[in-house]
Amino acid sequence: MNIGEAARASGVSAKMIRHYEAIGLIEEAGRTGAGYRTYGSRDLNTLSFIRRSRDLGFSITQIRDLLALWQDRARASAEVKRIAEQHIDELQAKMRQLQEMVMTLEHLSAHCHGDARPDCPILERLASGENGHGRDAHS
Amino acid sequence: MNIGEAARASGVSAKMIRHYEAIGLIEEAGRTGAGYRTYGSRDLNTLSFIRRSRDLGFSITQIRDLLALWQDRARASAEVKRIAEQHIDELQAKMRQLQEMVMTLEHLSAHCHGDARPDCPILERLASGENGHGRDAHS
DNA sequence: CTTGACCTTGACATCATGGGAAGGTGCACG
DNA sequence: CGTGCACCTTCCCATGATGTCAAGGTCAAG
Repeated sequence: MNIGEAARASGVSAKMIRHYEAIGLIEEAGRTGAGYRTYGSRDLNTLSFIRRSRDLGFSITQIRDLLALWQDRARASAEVKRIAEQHIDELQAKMRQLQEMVMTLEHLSAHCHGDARPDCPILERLASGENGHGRDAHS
Repeated sequence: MNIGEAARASGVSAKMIRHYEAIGLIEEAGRTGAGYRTYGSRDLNTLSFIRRSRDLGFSITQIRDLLALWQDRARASAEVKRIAEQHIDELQAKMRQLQEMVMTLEHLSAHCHGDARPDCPILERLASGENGHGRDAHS
């Protein structure tokens, strides 16, 4: 099948399929006489694997490792688990950062009357750097 | 003062100060005869405002709006509050996405024995697309 | 005058993705 | 056979926020 169909079937855009090929994440696709890329069911499986990995927030680098492990029948699951757990830690760290921001903002927002008057604790906090809830927003 | 000192005082790197000037987020700085940018206390306040906004995760576009409101003495605090609340919503949406990913990954990871054996539910899930905890990772 | 710290601009990298232009291909319909 | 449309190709540029590096100018102290 052509790249467009492969894109529809896998959920990875044609643009990204070409990109993944260019950066060596996937093998070079076969070509028709006219130069069109062709994909088979194995390629589709790989593309779907990549898309699911992306949906779980894995980076290209991590996906590269996961793909290698996937294709290595003798892999140790410990390595896969290690990658996943490291990724979980990264995601949770991000969540904590966002949570800090949200808490600060919610506090500020709650104290802003939000009407036509110009005085506003949100701007005051941004201007002065004083804390709105007793902690700095970034560690 | 020169850009390096302004960077140290405001917590915004010299690189970013130039960048913010280039994209029109801040006014063009004054220059010495030799072409060095010069900054005063007003500029420092602006830079610090920007850095605090970035620390709270506001985008450049949002900061542009916040700066305009900050410099408008007749602003209505409602507008500031609106921007802040919209930003809170965005942050929370991101957190929810991350949380979905984490839950899926934790479930998969818990069922992966993580030893030298090759069978691994994490890879199986990535390969097959079957759900590991009853919900899809992406809406 | 030299040295080192600082400044200047500019180009390129990251990360994952999208947009668009310019031109070739494949197929179906008339 | 011809025309048109959908599809493919490559290449360049953009995003957002930041960093790195390079080549060169400037300033102040020794």
